[in-house]
Amino acid sequence: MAFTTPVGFRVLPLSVVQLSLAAVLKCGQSFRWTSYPLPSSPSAESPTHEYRLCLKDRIVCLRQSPDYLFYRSVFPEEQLSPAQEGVRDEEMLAWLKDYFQLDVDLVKLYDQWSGRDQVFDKLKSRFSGIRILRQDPWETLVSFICSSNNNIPRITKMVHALCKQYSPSLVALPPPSVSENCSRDLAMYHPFPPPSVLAAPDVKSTLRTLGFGYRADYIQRTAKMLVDTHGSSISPSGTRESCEEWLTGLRRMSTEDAREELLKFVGVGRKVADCVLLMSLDKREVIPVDTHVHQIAIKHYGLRATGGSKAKSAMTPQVYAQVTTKLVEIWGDFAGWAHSVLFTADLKAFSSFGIQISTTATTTGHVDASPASSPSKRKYTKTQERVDVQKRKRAEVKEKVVVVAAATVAALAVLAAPGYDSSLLEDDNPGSANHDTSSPRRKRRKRSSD
DNA sequence: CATCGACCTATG
DNA sequence: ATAGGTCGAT
Repeated sequence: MAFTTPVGFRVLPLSVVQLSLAAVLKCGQSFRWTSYPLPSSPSAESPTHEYRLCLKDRIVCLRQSPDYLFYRSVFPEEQLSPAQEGVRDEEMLAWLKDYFQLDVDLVKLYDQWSGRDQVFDKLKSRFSGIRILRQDPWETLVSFICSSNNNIPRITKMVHALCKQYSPSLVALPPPSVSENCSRDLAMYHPFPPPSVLAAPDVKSTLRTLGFGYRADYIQRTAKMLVDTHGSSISPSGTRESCEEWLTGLRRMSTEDAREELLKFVGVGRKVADCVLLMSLDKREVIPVDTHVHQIAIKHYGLRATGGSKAKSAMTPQVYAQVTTKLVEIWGDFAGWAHSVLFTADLKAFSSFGIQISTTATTTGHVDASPASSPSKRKYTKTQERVDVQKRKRAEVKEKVVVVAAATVAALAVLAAPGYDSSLLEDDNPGSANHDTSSPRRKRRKRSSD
């Protein structure tokens, strides 16, 4: 059989090179998807995970195989006629097409970027299927206010805590692995709260309690500004507040005008504004420049490094402009999309992503995929593996690597193969590119008490 | 207008 | 010390 559709799911033909859920839903665009591992199947083609997202009125459930996307939606308790079910299926399909921007031919874009950029060309096979989501602007705005001086795991935790705190649970579902009847451990799903809810004065202190730090104030104040300026009434037809509609309306504005509006909010600087523009407001050429992207531009695209090479040079508006100008020049009008591929490739959590894993690990985790691997079957002993790991001297993701131990073995083989440019994914390697002899100039820090 | 320190918190 | 920064004061 070609494939099996999971019970209760609809199927959409879609290649994983057009969309990779495993990459896109975890690379720091959206922070609200939950993922569940599925029981391993005899077929290598079957989905390994289910992903779920809580919308305002339903839960979206997704699974993916190399050639198909499986989807279903779950609504709060209500029985529907088959006709209504059909309508909802159409709705769901429309939502998928919109959210994942499936009208955009990602393979064609990859080819274009490859032609213009050798660095990209080397990454494209490993990091395929990475595209920009078209997310809800309000949720995106709040999420990226949370992102300042922060990391993906913590941002994820914060956003989930916020939803749990300020939205009633829409529906409870059993995890996909257990049977539907077993109602022992149900997972609760909370929508993202509307602006009016987060505009309440006490939100400040509550979010601080939840570990938001100084971002708590930004969020409450931004919500209040939005509501005060553009209203919180619900239009008769929609389920969204008027200020949410206004925010979405920025899609029809020019990039510069929309950015100017976003920068009025507290906690929203250039970088956060650009994230919102790219990920929710259709501004595909926009590149959010953070310290990481800055480093990528210096290391791979010949941008002049200002200040010490290791010391994080200040992200001045000037530097920001240099980086975006350079990268847009290379990648063109979908530069923001290309940026997300490079950015994802540089994430430590993706250090073993896109490597062929030997699914038949029962015998001798032999590695097939690499044509460059030595003809004699090379075995990786524990010692050998440790040596290689030390050689790479790179921060490894702890849990992920354990889960895919077999993949790690394969990854090491690939890394050892000629033709793999290890510098592509290098982060700060003190020994490699940083022999800047200018004064290291340690900045004198005001020491806060302890 | 460019620069700089403070700001919450969790992890290497 | 840094993580996908921003704000307010020199």
